[in-house]
Amino acid sequence: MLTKETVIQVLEDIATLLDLTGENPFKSRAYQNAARNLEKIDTDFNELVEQNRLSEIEGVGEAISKKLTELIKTGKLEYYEKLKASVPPGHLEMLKIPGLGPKKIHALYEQLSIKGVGELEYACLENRLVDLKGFGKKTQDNILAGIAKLKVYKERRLYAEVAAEADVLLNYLKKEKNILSISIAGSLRRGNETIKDIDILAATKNPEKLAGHFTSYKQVENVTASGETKVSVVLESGINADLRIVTPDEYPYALHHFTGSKEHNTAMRGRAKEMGLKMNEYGLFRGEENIKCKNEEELFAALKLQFIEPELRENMGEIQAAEKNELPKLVEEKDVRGIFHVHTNFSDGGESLENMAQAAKKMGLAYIGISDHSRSAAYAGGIKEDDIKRQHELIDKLNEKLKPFHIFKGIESDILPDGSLDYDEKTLARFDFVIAAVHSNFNMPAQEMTARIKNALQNKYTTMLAHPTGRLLLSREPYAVNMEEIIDTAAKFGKAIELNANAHRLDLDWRHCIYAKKKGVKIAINPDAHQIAGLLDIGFGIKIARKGWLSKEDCLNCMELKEIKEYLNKKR
DNA sequence: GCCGTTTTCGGCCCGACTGTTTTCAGTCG
Repeated sequence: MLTKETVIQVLEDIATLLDLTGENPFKSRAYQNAARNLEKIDTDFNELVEQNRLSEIEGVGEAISKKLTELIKTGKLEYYEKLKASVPPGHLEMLKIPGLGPKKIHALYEQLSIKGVGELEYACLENRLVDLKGFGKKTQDNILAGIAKLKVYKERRLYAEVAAEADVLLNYLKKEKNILSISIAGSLRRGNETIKDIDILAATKNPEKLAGHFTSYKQVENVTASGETKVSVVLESGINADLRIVTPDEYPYALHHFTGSKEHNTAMRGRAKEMGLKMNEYGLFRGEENIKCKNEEELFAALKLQFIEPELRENMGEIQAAEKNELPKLVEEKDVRGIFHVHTNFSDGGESLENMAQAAKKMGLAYIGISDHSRSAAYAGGIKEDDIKRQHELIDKLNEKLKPFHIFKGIESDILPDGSLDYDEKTLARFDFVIAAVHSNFNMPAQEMTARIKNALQNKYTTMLAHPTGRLLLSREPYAVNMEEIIDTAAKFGKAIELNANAHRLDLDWRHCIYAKKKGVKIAINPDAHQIAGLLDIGFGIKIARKGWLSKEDCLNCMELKEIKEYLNKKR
């Protein structure tokens, strides 16, 4: 039996493919709609299939119901296969170029037979888009710039994606019996937001055996290097994975070395040198003598430093702080008491309010802050004023039922182009908290955008600013904004800033977290969850918060329930 | 392709921006 997730994916794929074939756009939307509603249903999916009741789902009519049945019963869908065959595979990739949509891709195909990104780039360089109807010089330039970006993006992946794959690989490697120590290293261990490849370090009594065990991992597509100390492979997903093999004695030094960053290592070696020592991946040497360290803690201690957590190793002042014993105690997942910025099926969430609350409670949290989209966000099913009343009544009821767990009433209000919020004061006053966020007019000049956001921060009803730069990692650049000025303004008016924990955003950037902390701005680590699984994204947010030097005292949602209630009340 | 009803086909979310046009189509969130 196929999972619901797979089925939803097929529906979404069909929608995309229909767009690319130039079909009636409403047909494509019907498939999207069906996928979204399938996501939302509370009833058991398998039961519906078995009892032939699929068309009870909103948006699933005769045709889609029939297709779903075929897909589920046979594991295949002829319509889908045919559709896939009718669209050049390169067109899917072309969709990732900003400013290029299904219509333009179709036009390029019809007029220039362009089937993929490579051909498109060539056509641009030959100036062939300039005279094409509906295109022009600007469009051509934008497409070229988009392709350049795409190439950079392709080499890197989201932390979440790589971390999951690395975890499975690590667990597999651990089964080899001669291993004495093993760890993820590199940017993955440092918790960077995007990752190029998986670095693993191991100490073993039998390097050959371990290397063999690694290369026979079932996900290995090909082996690109195979030496005594380093084995490199490409996994089926396209990710490179390097295994470094060292002796047990070398392990602590090698772990530090291969964790990096390069900048941190350079600074550390400089420090060692100042102390008359030499440091490399094999040891820490005074003359010929290796200073024996059993682990990284001892290695830092030998250099008269506090232990520096991997996340901090970016040469952003961590060595100076460690020297003075002034490193912060970094926030941990267990410090989280509650979660803000959660969507429900009142707007574009896939789950009922009660289910989201129950899930948060089950995670051991003390509170959750519900914030659906405001009315201007029509694309996301922004909540109308009548629904606010209905939602608040529901929350009151659930608060009785679930106590002492508490649900806060919130809203994710669009920041309109002039910086005002989406409702009048009377409406805004009805919420426990207000998340202000930019969702439109991204292309303002930096000065205007900064003024717009500062304006929203000055609104007395604003509690926090969500995803402050609007970036989508590896797909959309941040909008132009002066983040220092924004943080200064937040500090001045006592507003919090979100660290959006969604793996695609991780926004506020950790580099700015450091500045925000310095300014005393509270950071809310928010999952921006649209379904229950999304609540777990909080873990990615914590990783980045740690990279941004944050302690639990810096994080809004590490406050106890009583404390956060007082905080939100005081702000009114 | 779905839905609702005006029971047989028309409407489906919408506003803004960009780069094309010279009034609009395509893209985006």
